[in-house]
Amino acid sequence: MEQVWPAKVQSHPLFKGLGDAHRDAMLKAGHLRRYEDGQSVFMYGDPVRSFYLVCEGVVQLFRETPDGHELTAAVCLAGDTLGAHEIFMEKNAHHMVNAVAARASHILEFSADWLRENARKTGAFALNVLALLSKESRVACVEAEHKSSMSAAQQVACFLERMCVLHGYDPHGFSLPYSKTLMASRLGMELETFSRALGTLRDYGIFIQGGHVSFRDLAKLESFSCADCTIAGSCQEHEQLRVALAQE
Amino acid sequence: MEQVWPAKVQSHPLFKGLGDAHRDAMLKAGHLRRYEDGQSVFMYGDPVRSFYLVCEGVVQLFRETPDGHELTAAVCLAGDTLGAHEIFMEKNAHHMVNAVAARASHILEFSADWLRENARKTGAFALNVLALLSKESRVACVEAEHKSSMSAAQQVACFLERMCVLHGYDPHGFSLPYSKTLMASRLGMELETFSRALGTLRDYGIFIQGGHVSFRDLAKLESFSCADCTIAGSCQEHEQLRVALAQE
DNA sequence: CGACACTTTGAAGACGATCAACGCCGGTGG
DNA sequence: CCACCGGCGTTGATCGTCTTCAAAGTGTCG
Repeated sequence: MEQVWPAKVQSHPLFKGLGDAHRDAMLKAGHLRRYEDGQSVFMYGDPVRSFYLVCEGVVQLFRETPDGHELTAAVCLAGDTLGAHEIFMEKNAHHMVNAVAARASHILEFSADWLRENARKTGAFALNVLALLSKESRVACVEAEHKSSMSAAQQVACFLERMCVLHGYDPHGFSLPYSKTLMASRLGMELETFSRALGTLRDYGIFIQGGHVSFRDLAKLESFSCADCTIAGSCQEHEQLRVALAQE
Repeated sequence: MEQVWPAKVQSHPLFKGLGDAHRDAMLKAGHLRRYEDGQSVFMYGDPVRSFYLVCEGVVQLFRETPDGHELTAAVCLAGDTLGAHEIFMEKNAHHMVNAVAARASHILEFSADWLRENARKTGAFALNVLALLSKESRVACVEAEHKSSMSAAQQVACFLERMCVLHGYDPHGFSLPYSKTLMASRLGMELETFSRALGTLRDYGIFIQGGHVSFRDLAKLESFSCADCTIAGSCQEHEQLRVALAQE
């Protein structure tokens, strides 16, 4: 049963500082599974059974209001994890969100107990999980703030910039990893608003044609997108973007 | 150095399952400190040194936009913790938020290393911290959703209901633990909007006079506040509120 | 009693949601 | 090969809600 895990998995921050042998032993407990476009990974209300690590593809996390409106809580790409919150919240929890593949995806799956037990037994792993949740939480918090303080166009700009950096895309030009409809939903705005925002951004140094994005004038762009951001002075993502744009 | 800790501390979920002796040994490392109204606990950019457990009082967490607008990220009351996110995010991190006492408060303080080391060494404690962060994260996520899908009045209603349950107030009548100005800011809306929302809520079974709140018609209230909520069917807080209102 | 912080109320404006129509493109079937 | 269709995205017009600016009301504390 020799299995070669994708680089995204081997070097995942979750396994940092554990040593290769320990990491590989842990990874042995995982099953790599393929989901087709539109296939559900789990649904709202399902009992929580597994912890998931996306190796490739796109997974949409969403909930629905009683009147059928769909709100996406997150979109997971390669390297993102699913299910940790629910697993640690309580024993025998149920999923609070639907997870559906938005294209054919490969997901590495572990049992919920695997996550819980390794966190309990291995201190270093517990700290890695805590770091992971803390980072997610920080992003969620800042984004919530953005909804109150920034215009739709500013939010889109900030989101595109972060997306570029966090997934290592080339800031001079890259393709959106999923549809604009999904991005708009992810940002909590209507598709029309999102579309208009993209138009506005042309005046501020982001060019979008079809699914292709390129950053032209980072100075102008930052002075626009970060004007009303509370962490403008200490935003790691923008720091990295500046570096990435200068280097290439 | 015999110290009697408040009940809120002794029975805090963070120490669940540890045994009284272990818990008390851990608590010995803490210092109880008093902060006056308006006194800062830490400021944005400060190095992260401590983990905080609020024993009494009110602590506002907030950030400021470059143009001076203040956005409050959270308001902590007795039983709430501060600093965990920043501590686990990375070694030698800096605070991403200002923390200021909004009234005279008592806060139990531990070193950041105390939290890190106990999480690393004691599996049960690590799981408790993970549960804590997961729950906070879930709330943050749902609230972000609410901002996109619910009206100001609905958000206020939901917030008041949860506040009542989570702090064990009497649903038939209780006093707001902090000012309306702060609540509005906490909810990411303007004071004027908040004030008008309170007026609207009178039509839906919540009466507010000065700082005094009472729930009258829970059925009507829920059909209003939960109409557009994605977790309406499985909302623990509303479940508890129903029980609390029936019992007393 | 007066000063001040906090809150309410009113009127105007900005922004995003909504409804509607159209353009674009890839696929399917005749 | 072309006509039709459906998914996706854009654009336009209108509407409702929240923000903003302004003023007045309420309460507390010296």
